[in-house]
Amino acid sequence: MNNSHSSKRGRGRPKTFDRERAIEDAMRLLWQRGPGVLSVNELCGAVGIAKPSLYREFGGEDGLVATVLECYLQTRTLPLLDELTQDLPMARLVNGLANWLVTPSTDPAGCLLAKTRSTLDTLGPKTTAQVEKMKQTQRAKLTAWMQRAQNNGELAAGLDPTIAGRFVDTQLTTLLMLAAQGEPADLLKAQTTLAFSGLTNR
Amino acid sequence: MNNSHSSKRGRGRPKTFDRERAIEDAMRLLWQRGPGVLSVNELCGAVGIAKPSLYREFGGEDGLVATVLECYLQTRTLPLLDELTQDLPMARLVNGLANWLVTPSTDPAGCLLAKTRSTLDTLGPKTTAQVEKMKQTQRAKLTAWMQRAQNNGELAAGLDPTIAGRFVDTQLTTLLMLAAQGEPADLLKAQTTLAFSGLTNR
DNA sequence: ATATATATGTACCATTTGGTATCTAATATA
DNA sequence: TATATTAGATACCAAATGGTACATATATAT
Repeated sequence: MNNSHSSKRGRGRPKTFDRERAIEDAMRLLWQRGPGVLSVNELCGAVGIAKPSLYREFGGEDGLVATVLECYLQTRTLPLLDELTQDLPMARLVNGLANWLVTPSTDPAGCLLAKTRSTLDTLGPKTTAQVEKMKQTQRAKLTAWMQRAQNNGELAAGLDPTIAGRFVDTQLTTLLMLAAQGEPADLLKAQTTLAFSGLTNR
Repeated sequence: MNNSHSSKRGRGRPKTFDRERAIEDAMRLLWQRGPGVLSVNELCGAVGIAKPSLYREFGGEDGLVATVLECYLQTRTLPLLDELTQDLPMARLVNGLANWLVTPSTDPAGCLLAKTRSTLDTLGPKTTAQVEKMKQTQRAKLTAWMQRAQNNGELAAGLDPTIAGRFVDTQLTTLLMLAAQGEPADLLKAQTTLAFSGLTNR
């Protein structure tokens, strides 16, 4: 509850465990390898924490993955969605997305949420709930975006914004997976353009 | 090499192991659960074969999965691709695909190839090679289809058939995954239409 | 009948898995 | 100084993993 910096120190041995640091490190590892593939043992070894620390802090693998996903949502998904769903001409945004997809980053490639979903059945209830929450959040944002696009007359005629939002959701995930597979930049850009070309009037 | 039906019986104890049957059963299981998630132990128990039989017949998990994938390619992927890539108006074919996607089947939902790819790193070299081969086969067929579509003037102007083929490949995979997740039929149809709408002239 | 050859399946192997009991180190309070 | 309290980490657990040795079953050949 209290770290070295917050409130006056309690009674026992002071904590050296850096929670934020552990979450960040675990996120990068899980992002690369995927939860359900990377074992708790391996993860603890790589992050440099003792297994009991993990269980004390996060309650187990399930709790850790759920915590990591929340961190991922806040620091990666939401910023990306906010960037993408501004009220600018859609062509501009799609182009921005395409460029973002091919821009090198210090982050691992691909989508942690997608990787988690692919092995969800081997993970715990907290993770499942967190995934569900993230799915809803993402869809809500994208649907709202499409709703505004419709109001601006940008959406193709007769297209339900809910359907369009769901479509963008899956396309986004697919594009992130393609990027993770190391597809060349020009192909990635072409796929992005093509994926969104059905949404707008031409 | 010789089963009960072929050539005169050899010397030792006659074989009761039904290879075709085992492959079919294993395919259904792997198709549902995904290779890399379903363990060898569990698989053998469910198929009703002894573990040493699996190792004798297929050389191990890797060999079995590769064999199963080949069976999947021949009996599911290729027929579907041949159905889809006929030289009919694309709108008709896309419509046919949408209907096929929502038609109940005795087969498990989703794409075995896609499930395999999602955990490829935990599988062996034979499986990896087989996946690569299937990927190439699929892309070649779809690219050729797009090539013919271009010749027929069906492809949107200025669209490279190779790019289009790759796009259809990923869209197909995505749609199969959506179907596997149990998305409702109308949403699935809408996604299909939307996914292919960027390819054709309107 | 006996020997040879092949197929099967039990029972085992070392290793790894997620998860803990418990012992020790380090602090605050009394 | 003594005690309570908390954190850390070694060393362990049962269960499951992929993989095999080997005894046994069932056939043909002599």
